[in-house]
Parts: sequence; structure tokens; C-alpha cells
Amino acid sequence: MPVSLKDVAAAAGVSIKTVSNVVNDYPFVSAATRHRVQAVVEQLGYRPNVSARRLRNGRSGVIALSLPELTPYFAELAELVVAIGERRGLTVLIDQTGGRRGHERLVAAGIRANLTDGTIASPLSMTADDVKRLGQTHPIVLLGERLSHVALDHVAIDSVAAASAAVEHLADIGRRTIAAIGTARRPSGTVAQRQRGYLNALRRRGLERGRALQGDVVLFHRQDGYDAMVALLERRPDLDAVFCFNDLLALGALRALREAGRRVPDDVAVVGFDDIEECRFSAPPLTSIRPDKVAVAEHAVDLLCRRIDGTESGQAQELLPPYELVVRASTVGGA
Amino acid sequence: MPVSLKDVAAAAGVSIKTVSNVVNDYPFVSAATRHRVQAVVEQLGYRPNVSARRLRNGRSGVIALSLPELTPYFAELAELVVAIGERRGLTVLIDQTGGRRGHERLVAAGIRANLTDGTIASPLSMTADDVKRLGQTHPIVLLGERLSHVALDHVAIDSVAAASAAVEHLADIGRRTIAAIGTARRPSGTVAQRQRGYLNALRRRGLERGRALQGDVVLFHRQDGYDAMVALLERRPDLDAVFCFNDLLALGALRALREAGRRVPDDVAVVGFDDIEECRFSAPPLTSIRPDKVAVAEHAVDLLCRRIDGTESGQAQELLPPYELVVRASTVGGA
DNA sequence: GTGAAAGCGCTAACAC
DNA sequence: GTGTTAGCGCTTTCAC
Repeated sequence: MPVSLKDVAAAAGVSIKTVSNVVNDYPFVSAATRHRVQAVVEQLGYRPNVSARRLRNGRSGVIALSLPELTPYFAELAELVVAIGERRGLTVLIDQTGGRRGHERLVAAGIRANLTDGTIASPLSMTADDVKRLGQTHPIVLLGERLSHVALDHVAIDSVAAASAAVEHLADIGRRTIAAIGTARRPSGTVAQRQRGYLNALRRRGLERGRALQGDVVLFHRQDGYDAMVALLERRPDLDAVFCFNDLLALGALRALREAGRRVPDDVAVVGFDDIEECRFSAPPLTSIRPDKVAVAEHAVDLLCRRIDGTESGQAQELLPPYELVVRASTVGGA
Repeated sequence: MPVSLKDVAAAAGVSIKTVSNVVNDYPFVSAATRHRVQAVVEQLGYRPNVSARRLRNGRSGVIALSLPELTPYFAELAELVVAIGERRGLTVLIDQTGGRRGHERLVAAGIRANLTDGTIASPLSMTADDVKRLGQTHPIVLLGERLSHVALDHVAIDSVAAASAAVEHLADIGRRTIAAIGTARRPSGTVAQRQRGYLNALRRRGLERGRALQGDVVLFHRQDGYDAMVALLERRPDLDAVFCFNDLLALGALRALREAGRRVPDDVAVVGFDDIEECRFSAPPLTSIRPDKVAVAEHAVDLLCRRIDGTESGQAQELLPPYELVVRASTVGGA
């Protein structure tokens, strides 16, 4: 049923090679032949077989974007990566790993590695070993702070500085008892960096630091933020600000504050992280750290392309796109 | 660099065929040979080449989930499809089409068709012709109401009935002037069905129907819901309820109502559609139609698998998973 | 039980 | 400019 080069060649009365040349925009083909072949290609609805092409020359024109989940931040990023990839003639397929280590490893290593030309991955649950081994034979660009010590290209904003900026904003507007949501007992990766930034800022400003002000979570979802906020209010009813390690946590916290009858920002100011679209529609709109997502996506695609086409083969690169603090009504009154 | 069957065969001192048999769990291999080969496979880190496998026997074990965008509803659905696919040994790759017709068609037809074994698609911008042609050679299951007339398997909830149920709920709680957000001048697909359900319910209840109560939108995003709500309030300040064709529109509408100083649900009751997670965290929490997403995902994967393995080759099937109305504070006071 | 050889659709050399 | 051929890694007859 599917039509191959051979079919086109037969129908057009030329050789397979000629059809291949036309399809691949090879320059040295006479205009007449080119047109005739193109007509047949069109008519028969020929589509090149990507598997065969890749088997033959090791390129499929497809890259994978491997994400633990399709939460808003990743969804927004994915949209950009897809668009940017497309501009470079690449098809971006999203692999939603669900953070399962086994799956992530196996899939990334196996399926992906020889179906795609490279992978942009946010490795929630891959180990350094997994990634390193895979990176030997398959171009990989890492997203985010996890595994930043592995010798592979990666793109991430400076989470320590960004977290500090968020907390300093809270201090600037006069808050003294600033809690955090998203911490962990044994922090690593992103959590460790944001936690460090949070603590650094408190220290610099001479504000209280302590476990009592830290709301530990397991996941970064709305419900976790809600639960953590409820617990914090119980423990420290005197808190007057919360810095949440991502927006979903903050949105959950907002609901908990609303239900507890605390006014935001009058009683408690809230800052999130990621600046997802939802921030502009919450009640109140959420102040947040906005990573330059376009830059993240562009850098990631760029680095990957360079590795794929061999333009770059030197040391692993680390790119730090900028971020900014977007101030909304969850920290400064008004609309 | 990548290790092939041949390498394993050489290292294990057996033929290629034997390695292939072991890898594919072919039963008639002596235990001794099997163990030896497995050890070498492990040691060399052999991964079967999916491209070659697919080229050879037409199967890759990969299916595509083609979605116009990764909005919350699709993201939640994707998560389920990935999980269900995995349980059946399938890798699900998400193709974010951005609703671009050209892209969607080309990609779905070209790349996907011979990289994957089948496609589950929510065809926002594919034409009936595109889909039909593709469906000739490549198993496809359609999601949602668009293109429901095309002779391909599809899965969608009964949007007409669901929309009616939402509106009747509003009537039941005493609302008389019920607007809609998400309508279109020339409705088709999902919009047409929900619009019909909305109007049917109004007619049955003897309530006002008219263009003045219809908030047209272009997209189904928060901002569109916000804009439409602002316009509706301007036009019909007397409205006491709004049925939004999806939750994002409703969340935008909630913000517009908040800014306009209208209390929800006291002044205006709001109902959404899809029951995304965000509904439970908005202010107030949003009453919504909850499609049985698990059933949608399961049916879609199931239908696709049947087409792929040829278990089913008869007429196109239409499956209508159930839905329910989830009542929250945006329609009935309290928490 | 295991090996040898052919071929899936494509492209890169090389001939014509 | 265009045709011929070999082979990417795999599975699948068919011998052994």
C-alpha cells in the first residue's frame, strides 16, 4: 500500500536514484526530469520512509523532547521547542516519561536513541550513569539543574540567584517571616538550588531561617502546595510571606490561604516560579520568576543541532538563559 | 559505536539468527545458548534498532498521539494514553501539531505514518480528505467530535447531551439568563455540538436564547474567556449564569467577573467543561463536565491496537465514553 | 537447535 | 545528468 521510491521511479520512467535526487533537492537534475518526477510524487502521494532513511544514513530528522510530565511549564516549553525545531526542519516528538526511572532509561536509551537523532531531556529520574552511557552514542542536551555535574550540554537558568531575587522582593516589601514551599529534607537538583537561594537571601537580610518555615513536598503539584500551606499555617500562623518553588505549588497555597481567610497579599504575600500562563488568571494574579523560555528552547535546540551535525564536538557546554521577576498582585496590592 | 546483532553474534560465537531468536524470546533455543547470548547482550549494552526492525516487519511498537496543543485537558489525556499504551508494550510519542493544517497533514502523513504503527489524533485542523487519505494506509483513531463523519474509528463523549446537562444544572438552581462562552458564528465540530446542547436546553426550559447571550471566541484559552466575559457583561449586565465550552474559558471568565466585582455564584454562576485539575483550585472552585478520561484513553488505545494487529478490520467504530457533572462552588455556594 | 541468505526502502559511490 | 550496485540492522524463509 505505501508507495516507495521504486514505485515512483517506475511510474515516472526513471531510475530510483533520480527520484531520490529530486526528493532530496539534489542540484544536478534537469528541470524537465525534476518536474515530471515531482508530478508523479504528488500524484502517488509518495512519502519517504523515515525508518529506511535513518537506517541508511543515520538521520531521521526527528528529535525527542523527553519530559517527566506535561505540567504547564513543560507544556509551554514544549510548544516553543516544537516551533523552533520545526523552523530548522526538525520534527520534535515529545516523550512523556512520567518520571519512571526504568521507563525513562530504557526508552531513552533504546527506542529513542535509534529512532531519533538526538534528545532534549529534563531528567527527573535518570541517574547520572544512565545519562552518561546514553550520551556516549546519542546526542543529548539536558534541561534544568539536575545532573548538572554530568559532562553533557545543558541549559538551565540560575535557580539559586532567581530564588534569592524572589525572596529579596518579599523582604523589600517589608515581609519578615518568609516561608518556603517546595523544600526537601535531602534536596537535590532544582530543589537544592532554590532552597539555597532562599536561605542565602534570608541570611543576607538577617531574617529568620529554620525548618519550621520550610514546607517540604514530594511533588510540585497544586495539591502539594495546598497541603504544605495548610501545615505551615498551622505551624507558623505568624508568617507573612511564602516563596513557592514553582507556580503550581503557589496556586495550591493561594487556595489554602483563601480557605483559611488570609488575605493575599495583605496578610500573606506569595511568589511563585516559572510564570506559567495561569499566573495571570489566579486570584490574585501571582508574582513569579519568569525564565526566558524562548531562550531556553532556542539554546537547547541549538546545542543539540550542533552536536548532531558535528559542528560542535568539544567540551560540554552550560548555558544560563536570563530570568526576571514579574510582580503581580499576590505581592503588591492593587489589581 | 552502536552495537548490532552482528556484534553480539560475533562476541557470543553464534550466528546472527540465534541472537535474534533470543532477543525476540523465540522459544526453541537451548537454555545454554540463551544464557550465553543474554550475558553478551547485557555486557555490550545491545539495543535493537527500531528503524531496522520497523523497516523489516512494519512494526516499531511506537504509536503517535497527535494533539493540537498541550493545554491542560490534552496534557491530562496524554498522560493516560502514555500509561495505557505502556501497559500494552507500546511507546507513545506525542506530536504537538500546533493546529497548523500544513504541518499536521504533512507530518501525520509523512513522518508519523512510517515511523509509528498508528496514530491517535485530535484533528483540529486536518481536513476530512487529509485524514481519509492517511487512514487508508495508517491506522488512525480520532478523538473528539471533529470529522465525526469520516469513516474512521473515533472516541468522543456526547457533547450535545453534556452541554445540555450543564445548562440544565444552571436552570435547576434558578438561573434565567444563561449566557454561553465559546460559540462561533459558523460553528463546527465540538463547538457546534456544545452550542446545540446549550440551545436545546434553553429551549426545553423556555429560557431566552439569542446572539446577545453568546460570547464568540476564536480560541479556547483563558484570555479568550476573559475577553468574551467582559464583552458579555457590557452587553447583558443582567445575565446570571454562564456556560463555558471549556474550563480555560471559564477560568478566564472568572477573572473578568472578579474584576467587575460580580460575585460567583451569587451574582453569576459559572460552569466549565473538561474538569481539568485547575478547577479544584480556582476561586471559586469550578463546576464542570467531567468526561471519563480514562475511558477515552483506554478506548482510543484499544481501537488503535485492534486496527494495528488486524483483530478488527470491519467498519469504523464510534465509542461514546460517559461523562458526569461535577458540582462545585462556582454554581452552588459554600466552599 | 542453529546457520546462510534475501530483502524491507533508502542513499552514497561509482560508472556511464 | 542519470543508472547500477551495495549495504544500513533486522527478521524470515529455508537448509542443515
